Amino acid sequence: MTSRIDRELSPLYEPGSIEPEIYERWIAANAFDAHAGNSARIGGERHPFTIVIPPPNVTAVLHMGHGLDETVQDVLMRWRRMCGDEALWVPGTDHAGIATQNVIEKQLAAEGKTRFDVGRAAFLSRTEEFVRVTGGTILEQLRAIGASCDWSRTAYTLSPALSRAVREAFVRLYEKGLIYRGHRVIHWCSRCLTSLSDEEAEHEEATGTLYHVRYPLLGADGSFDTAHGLTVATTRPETLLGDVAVAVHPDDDRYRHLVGRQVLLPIADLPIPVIADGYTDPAFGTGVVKITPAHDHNDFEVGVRHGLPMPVIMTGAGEMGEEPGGGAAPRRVPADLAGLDRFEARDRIVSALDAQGFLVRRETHQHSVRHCYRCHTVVEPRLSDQWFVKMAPLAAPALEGVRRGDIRILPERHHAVYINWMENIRDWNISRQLWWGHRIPVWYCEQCGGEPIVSREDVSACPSCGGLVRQDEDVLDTWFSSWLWPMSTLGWPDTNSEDLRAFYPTDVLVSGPDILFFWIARMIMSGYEFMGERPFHTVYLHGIARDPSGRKMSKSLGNGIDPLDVVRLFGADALRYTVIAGMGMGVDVRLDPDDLEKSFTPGRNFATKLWNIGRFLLGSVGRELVAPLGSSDLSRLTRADAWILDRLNVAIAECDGALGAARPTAGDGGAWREEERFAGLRLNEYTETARRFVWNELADWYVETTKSRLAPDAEDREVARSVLVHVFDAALRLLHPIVPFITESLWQRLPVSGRSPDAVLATQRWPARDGDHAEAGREFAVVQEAVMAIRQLRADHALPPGRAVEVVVVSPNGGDGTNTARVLQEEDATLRRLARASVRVATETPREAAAHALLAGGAELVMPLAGLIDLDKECARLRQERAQLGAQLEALRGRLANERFTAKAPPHIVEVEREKEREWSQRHAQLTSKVKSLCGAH
RNA sequence: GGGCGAAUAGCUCAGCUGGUUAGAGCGCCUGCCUUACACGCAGGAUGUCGGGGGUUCGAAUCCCUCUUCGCCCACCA
Repeated sequence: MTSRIDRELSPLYEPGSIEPEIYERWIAANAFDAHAGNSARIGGERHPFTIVIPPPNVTAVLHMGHGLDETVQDVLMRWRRMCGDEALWVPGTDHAGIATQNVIEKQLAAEGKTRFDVGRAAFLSRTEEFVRVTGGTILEQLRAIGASCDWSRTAYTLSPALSRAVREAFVRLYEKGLIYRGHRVIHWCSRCLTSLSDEEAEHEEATGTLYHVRYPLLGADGSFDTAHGLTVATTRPETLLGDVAVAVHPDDDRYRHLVGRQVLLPIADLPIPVIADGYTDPAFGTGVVKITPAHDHNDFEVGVRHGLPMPVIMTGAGEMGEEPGGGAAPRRVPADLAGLDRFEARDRIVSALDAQGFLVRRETHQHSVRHCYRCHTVVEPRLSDQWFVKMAPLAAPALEGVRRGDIRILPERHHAVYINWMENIRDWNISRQLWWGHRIPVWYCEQCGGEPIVSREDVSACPSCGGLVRQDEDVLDTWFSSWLWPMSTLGWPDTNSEDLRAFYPTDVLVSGPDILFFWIARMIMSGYEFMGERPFHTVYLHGIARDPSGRKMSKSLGNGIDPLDVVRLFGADALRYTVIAGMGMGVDVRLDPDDLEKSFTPGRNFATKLWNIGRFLLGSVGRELVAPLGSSDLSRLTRADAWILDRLNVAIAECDGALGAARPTAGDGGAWREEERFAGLRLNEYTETARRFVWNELADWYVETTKSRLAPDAEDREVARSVLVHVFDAALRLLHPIVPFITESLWQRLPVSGRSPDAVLATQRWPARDGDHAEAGREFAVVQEAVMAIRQLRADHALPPGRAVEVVVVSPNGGDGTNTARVLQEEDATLRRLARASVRVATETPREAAAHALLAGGAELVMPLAGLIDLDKECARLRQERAQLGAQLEALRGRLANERFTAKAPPHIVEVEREKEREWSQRHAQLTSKVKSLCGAH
């Protein structure tokens, strides 16, 4: 029998040979398909449980960040699916405007071309083709780690359906006055040639130079004197070409008399006014600020307040130059600087200032500089026309929803971060000067030049004059489509959509904390705005993948891990187990890309162990179907049987506790109660409990004690088979969300009756506690204690492992521990098996016991017996133990006698201490009598 | 500049509302190829719970403070 199993199941788990086949089996069984009709929200009988995947970029390939993210989601999905929910995991990808456009532009660059060379239409069809052919690779890769997505609902942010949602959202917000065209300074990436939102312009600490530049005071006659004037401090001297004023604080006595006078702008050779504005900080630098309204956010505000001109002195590509058609303003950019890159121009201008005596000094300066989040180019503040979403009205309900507990954010610390951001929210620049994305649904009439036409449908002629129209050239921020994701993937704006009614609001949003503001906060706003309801009730923010030195794993650093390498080497389950076991709430996961073996040892070892437990069990249980446990006579259960059933109950309860509530107990629309708000989803705890049960309890103890009962001729074989199969079946269910492949593979082979041939573990029921075996289970704990004590003695005395010994348990007065004695005698077989020891309970005095053992046992037993029960040593030990316990007991009694303690400690604690006192004094009495009987003769 | 978090065994981390002797994995030491598993089994060692103060009958856990790291936000010319 064993040999047959050996042929089928190799001793070393070989994931590569079973995983793809098992995934196919799940697909064939439609295990991941969700049916709207089953949702209780539209008359079905199951709770819906929905997760929408954070859509990876359509051009992305799987990296460890996805590995973490999708594993967490899959664990939750599989858990809820087994709990009987109508579980829907919506997969999909994001068209990722800038990122994807960059990929194609790089291709073009390799051919020596730019997007402008090929033109918009050709560029778009090329990008579409690229996405069609290589896009969605990542979704294929997700199958390799076991993701149980409903692939029939795969979504894409640039699909016709989702594009419709985007237009609907845009038009509605426009009609409500929440989308507007703004002329102001925005973040500009001179490499991507587009504006960016505040979130897309990332801060980064940098050491720069603060240049002090003298602007000479102009006399009434146009003369100027470099020795007199104002000194401004700037980190971006190239922008001085765009200066239209210098500002001082209105209360600054040093400069008050100069307000209203003019200074000479060096290089450009222009007179500019000295103005007073409260924005200036007299304590910083020289207390004088140059005002460049078109290239600085603050200066823009100052410019607006003072009605100043706002010349743009840089091209979109970051080269010095004035905007074509920039008006009648004087030329500001000298010919020798025109066309120079801004950083080159900076050097040239600094040299020129120095040469002409305008540069007073330079000092190093620590400040933070914004960079493009896609290409890392230094962002240039730049005046331009953009579309904005007015955020305050959208933020209000999103703020309130989280405050009220409609939505909880885990771990708790992110809750405050969210609130803080929302309270200080700023308007969102949503237009991008890109080609790849949702074209802004706004048309302008070439003829009558009336109001912009904002429309859900394409517009071909001006509705008022019938003239030619031209669509806005820009596209929308990628996040303007993904912020609709939980609704749009379910059918919105069609509010009659069955999916929308069945599955919205969704349940848990799983993500890294890096996109809390980019995406999550905005989904919450759009959910309340467009659906009038939260998009999900839980935000679970996990840690990120880091290398051993704590650096975030990234492609550019080259310290990433390809999850598919891990799958190839150790299997998807090893990957998943390792990641989930290390997934403390919000804690980063550290892995070593240079030592995958070491990094994934926990998962690999566990998978192999589980495999071997299964291999042994299937081999020894045999093929014959096992009757369900309930039908066999419960009274025939051994102590070990009862114990493992009890441990199973405990494990189930602990796993349930660690995972927590799937949804607010208040039900649909209800808020989280305070006490449940930050509880649950402790995946590492769930994993550890399941591991402990199957490894340390089932394998280490139960399987070991049960081996003899599984012999073909053992009379107790049927009961043992039943219990073993029952318990292992439950263990596989408990572990399935974490290690789905190996559990499915083993479960398929379990010889249980009444199973349909196409059944899969993925859709079986999550185990529930059953019966109460605690009492009988406690008796087995006595056996365990004895086994462990004997093993320790054996190790202490260096007895050869094969040597059987007899242990005399002295119970002289026949009173103490009679139950223990009975249990040990009845469990003789267990003790022989696990400790290679037979136990004789002696009721005579220790000396008599020793003598009898010597007489009866012969030479073989003398040595071990004398070694095992060393009367002198034992006596000393007992005396010491009694003394220690006596001292502890004394302290405890002192505490209990203390009035402050009994008055102030909570009653249940006092009760615990009283119980402890009773127990300890009992033990003390026992020890005293043991010491007396054992050492009395000495 | 504002906010938040972390510091527990050699390493990575658990330790949830204060309550018996602070745990796990990996690593280490000893002995075992015991007919499922050496990716294993049995036994073992290792902690001033970052420093200092405080609250309490009792503190890894609560408060204050210092030190060291990390993260987020920011209109630091």
